[in-house]
Amino acid sequence: MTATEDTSTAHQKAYERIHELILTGKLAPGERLRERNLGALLGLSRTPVREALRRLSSEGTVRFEPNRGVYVEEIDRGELLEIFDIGAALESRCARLAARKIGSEAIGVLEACLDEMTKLARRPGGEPEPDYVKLDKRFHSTIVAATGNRKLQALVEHVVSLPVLSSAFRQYGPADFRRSVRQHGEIFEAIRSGDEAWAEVAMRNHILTGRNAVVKQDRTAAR
Amino acid sequence: MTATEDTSTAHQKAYERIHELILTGKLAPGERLRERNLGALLGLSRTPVREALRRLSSEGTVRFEPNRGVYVEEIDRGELLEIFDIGAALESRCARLAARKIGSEAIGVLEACLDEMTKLARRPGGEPEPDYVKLDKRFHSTIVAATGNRKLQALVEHVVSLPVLSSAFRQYGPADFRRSVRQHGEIFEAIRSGDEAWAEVAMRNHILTGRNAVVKQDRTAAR
DNA sequence: GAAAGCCATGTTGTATACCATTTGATGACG
DNA sequence: CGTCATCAAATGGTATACAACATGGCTTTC
Repeated sequence: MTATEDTSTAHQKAYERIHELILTGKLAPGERLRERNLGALLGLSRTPVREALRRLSSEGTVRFEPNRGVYVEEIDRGELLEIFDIGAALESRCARLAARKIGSEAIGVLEACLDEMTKLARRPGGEPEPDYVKLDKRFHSTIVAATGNRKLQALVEHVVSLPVLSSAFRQYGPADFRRSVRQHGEIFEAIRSGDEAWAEVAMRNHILTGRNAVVKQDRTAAR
Repeated sequence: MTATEDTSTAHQKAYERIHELILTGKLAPGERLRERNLGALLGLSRTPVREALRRLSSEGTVRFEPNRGVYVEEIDRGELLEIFDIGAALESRCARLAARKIGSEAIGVLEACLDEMTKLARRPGGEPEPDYVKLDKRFHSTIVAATGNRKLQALVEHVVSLPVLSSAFRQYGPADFRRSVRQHGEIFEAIRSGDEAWAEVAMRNHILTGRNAVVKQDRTAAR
């Protein structure tokens, strides 16, 4: 994950928890976040909570209204699709660079992710979603980190961050998860074999598949 | 600029000042930033300083080492060029969207920027750099804001942020500034006339010109 | 009875105080 | 003479305290 990621500090914990609450929809778009409440909820003071909120704000997940509180940003469909396009552009670029520069340790991590994903997708019981989101994030983060470009890394973390992922995954069925695993496998193969062009298009293909899930969801909702 | 931008608050002031100190090289890459020092320097307490640093950290300008302080991120040449490529991808996309969606107020702002830039570039005395950086930033921010996509906006602010710009501008000569102004003029025309394709390539052209300045700088330094 | 102003309450913004960790210096011991 | 342990000073991390601002309800006045 990111270099700034260390679970030992309070603001880090705050960041992760709040992020997760927003991601899972427990904190709904538009909802006001009270610093004291969050602090009490997490067993922390306002200070680390505020720092976490500032970071989330900088990532566009949350919005500070001066003297009037912090609100969860609401994302409209158009923006969401736009974000997927940007993500496709950035991550495919990352995949290309990763194919060139990745080291053996990172390859190991990717392989481990793949294994777990495969197990999850094979498991008959319905909803692997929460765990799958985590694995997916680790897989992609590893690739991005392998580029060795901190700025690029920071960027992708920001795009991919929030409800974006869950929006896509939310109505994945078992078949969709299996397809997702297969695509991750392709990306892995491409990167491991150092085939830059393949890695790039495999990643783009993967992300635009996710985008399509959102589009379909849109149509379904419109009925 | 961003919606979070209001000069009245302390952390905002801290953010702008520190950002500027880094941009102008008064705080050098790799240098350690002591929160108490900065607070004293700006006449503020550590709290808003820390919030500003968190934001800068999230933007990749600065790096928190747990319990060991905050350091100005150093950027190597390769990363810098990579950043320009990303910037070209994102901003050209912005320009395309802006050509589709921009309103008359934003057009007015762009026009005003252009006027001032023209004046600056025409002025005989050598170094318009600091002012030009500000105008440049306003011009680009306005375009990005015109897309109406907050996430995209947050992203671009992050890429373009700091030394990136000044690295390019630092050794601009008068002719380079005039060319830059002309390119801004082209972008403006393209957006105002709603020509999406033109806006996109005009922007890409503009940014890759900046990238080239860095490349040349690199060669010069290598001699 | 309605509108406008004022006060009580809660919440954000900032400052300060306290605790934990790092770090460099000093000195004891091998 | 060098190395390691210990301790003190400095600094980051967190909690708390205080000030500024916003908001909703109540009273007062027309």
